[in-house]
Amino acid sequence: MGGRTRLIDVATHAGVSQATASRALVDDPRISARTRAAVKAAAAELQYIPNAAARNLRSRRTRTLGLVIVDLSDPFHGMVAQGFEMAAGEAGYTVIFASGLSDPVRERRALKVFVEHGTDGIALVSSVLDPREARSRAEPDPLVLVQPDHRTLMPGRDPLPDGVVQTDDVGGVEQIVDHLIERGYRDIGYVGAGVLPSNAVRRETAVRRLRHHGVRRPLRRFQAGIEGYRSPGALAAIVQQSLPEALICYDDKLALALLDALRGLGVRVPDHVAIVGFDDVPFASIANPRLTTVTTPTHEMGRVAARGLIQAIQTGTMPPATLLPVRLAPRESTPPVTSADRRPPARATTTPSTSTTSPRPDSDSATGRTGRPRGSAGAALSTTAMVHA
Amino acid sequence: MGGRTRLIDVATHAGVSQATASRALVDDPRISARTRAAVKAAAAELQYIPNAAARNLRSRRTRTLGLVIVDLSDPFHGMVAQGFEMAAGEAGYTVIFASGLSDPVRERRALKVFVEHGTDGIALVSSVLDPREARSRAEPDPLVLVQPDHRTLMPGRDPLPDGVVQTDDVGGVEQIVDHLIERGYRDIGYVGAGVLPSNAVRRETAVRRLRHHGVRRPLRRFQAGIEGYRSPGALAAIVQQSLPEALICYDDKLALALLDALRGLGVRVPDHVAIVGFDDVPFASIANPRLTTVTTPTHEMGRVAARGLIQAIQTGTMPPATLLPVRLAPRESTPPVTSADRRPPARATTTPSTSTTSPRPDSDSATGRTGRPRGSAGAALSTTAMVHA
DNA sequence: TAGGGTCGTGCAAACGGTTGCACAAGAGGG
DNA sequence: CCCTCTTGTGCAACCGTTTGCACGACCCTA
Repeated sequence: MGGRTRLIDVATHAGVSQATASRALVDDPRISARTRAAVKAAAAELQYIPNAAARNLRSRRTRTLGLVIVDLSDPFHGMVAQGFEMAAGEAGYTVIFASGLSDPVRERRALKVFVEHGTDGIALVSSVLDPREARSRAEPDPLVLVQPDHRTLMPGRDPLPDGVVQTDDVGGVEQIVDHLIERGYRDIGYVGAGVLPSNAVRRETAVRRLRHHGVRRPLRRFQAGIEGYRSPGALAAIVQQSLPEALICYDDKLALALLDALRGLGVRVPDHVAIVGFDDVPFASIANPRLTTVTTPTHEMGRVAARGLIQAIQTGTMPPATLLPVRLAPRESTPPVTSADRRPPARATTTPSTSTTSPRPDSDSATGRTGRPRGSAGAALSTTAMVHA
Repeated sequence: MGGRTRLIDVATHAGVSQATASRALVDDPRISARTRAAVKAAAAELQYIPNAAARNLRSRRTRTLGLVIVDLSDPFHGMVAQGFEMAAGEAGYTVIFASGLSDPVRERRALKVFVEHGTDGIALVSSVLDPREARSRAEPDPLVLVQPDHRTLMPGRDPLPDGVVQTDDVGGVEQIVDHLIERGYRDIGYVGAGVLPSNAVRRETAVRRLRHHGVRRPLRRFQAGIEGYRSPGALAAIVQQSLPEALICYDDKLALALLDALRGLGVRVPDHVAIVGFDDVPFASIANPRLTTVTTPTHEMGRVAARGLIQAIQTGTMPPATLLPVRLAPRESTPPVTSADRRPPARATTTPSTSTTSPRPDSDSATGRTGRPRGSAGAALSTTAMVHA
């Protein structure tokens, strides 16, 4: 623990009592400037390092936050974790973490360890636990949940509880649909993953938005195994059906895996089918073809979670739910429908393929943002939109 | 902190003294089975949660490990972190972390916070700090360094200090070169990144291995900006020169960015130039074309680091340096040189492109592992090879 | 039956800070 | 000149465990 020098040593060295030294170091206004300076000088000279355990024991606070992250191998979550840690650090908080791996047992264990360690607050990212259970296990810590958009589609129902941070997936999917419509796509499909509520939210939002645009053709539904994107055959069922003009995928991981699977079958993207992802993982912008997707503010999610937690700790009241805006990033995988481009995969080997098309810069800027960034529901456009559910 | 019940409550409830209760809960052999059971029952009934601060204060240990990770947005490091956390958790240790972002100031601050918190051990992943400085700042904690291969090329010189975990990059690059030679490539280039020692190690290993194979043509050297893979023009200089038959890239991130840049210029991979990466990030295997690369045991790196640290804590002696074996994953980006395939980029738009080639399964298994997994130096083939430098 | 071991438990002292409260000294007001 | 405030500091208790040591009970053996 702290080298060898303790507070009492510093106090002695500065010629004051331990209590005064303690107060001087935390800038207690009752201590005179002279004394404070002397104490600090002594502390510096002796290389005093406070003992957190002792401090925590007495003050009953640890200035430590617990973070349960689902999977750090996933850059998406890694970025959330990073944002969280940075915001925490800036506020003088330390982060202890554990990976939940979508396993309720692991998540519970992590919560227990955190509480035992005396964390002042806990954040759960993409937890699989029931929110009520999570809250009770986090007791007495305030708890913040970072998760995909779980709002049901019925506006007004199921208001977002306080202390929840989520992205505006509804708005994101709306932007995707608007973009596809504008580019001339009409026959659209959705590739879901797993049975997560967020999957249903995205799918149903697409259905709804198509209807909003007066498109008669219903959304065609496809399904990939839960997290089984990489397993052979997980995507085969999808890929071997007759495909629509465009496929909206649950997220980028799925979209990129699908890209690979389609290529294996000679189906060319976007010539035969357009693909859209969600999240804008680092690789999406340099995939071949570059993937049209929705950029989510990952760092920001972590930041907001950490700040909310700290606010809850300091003021005692949990901040209201936060809905973070997202923005469409149009790229190569969804070009405008210009001609009779759309042909069955049979002719695959004869038509010039994607990688042969003339170099085209990331259409991010070229196209401008077609999907007007109009949030759904009460989503504002500021960086952190507070929705008073 | 712990709900409300304290150890004394448990003791009273079980009808024993606090000392006995304390011992019973940690299975002190001096306590009789009957008493132990009674105490545990009482603890369970009262939902006793020990107060870590008090425990830490008295026992002068925290069962906590500090992890400074360079960048969690990077899946490579995320996986290392995950392996670390899991191994730590299995041994009953908790992990607190901070991101260093290749910033010495941040790293120092993190170390200070860790020591203050009383971590029992600290691991630095891809640190930019001088090892000696890091060690002294971690005092009195044992410190483990996880880093790319820093061995100099002169065997016997600069022996690896204890407590270092690294991958066998030398062996990896040798496997790459062997693979390229075997597939018929002779004109080979290396694309470096930054000025890291590991970059030099990989480059010089390639030079050496080519010489070993009796290849006369020297390794051609290219250089990308430090971490500037994504910045426009960072790769332009490379891409616009006359290219060799094959390019070995410092890592996958660079290779994938290069793939994108080349595509933008109409240079086709692997028809015009073969590409090899390093690390085998999740996306390498589904890139277009699928990237030949070297698989590094990321989780294992984290695991080994954590276990080594815990061993150091418990036995007081730092385990010797560890060199983790790596394995080549041959894929589409380096097909055998069969014909007069190799042509200048000029003819780009006329030849059928990669994505049109008939579906080919990941040649990982199809080709078999051509690069015989033969570690260099003292690297063994077991999962964790100890090199007693 | 006394003496020497075990065995199981309890006493009380740490661990190193923070903080409620008392108090001394000096300032200002009546 | 006395009294009341304000300001700055110190005293000592306390946070909740772990742990060195002492001790009583019991079992053997001599």
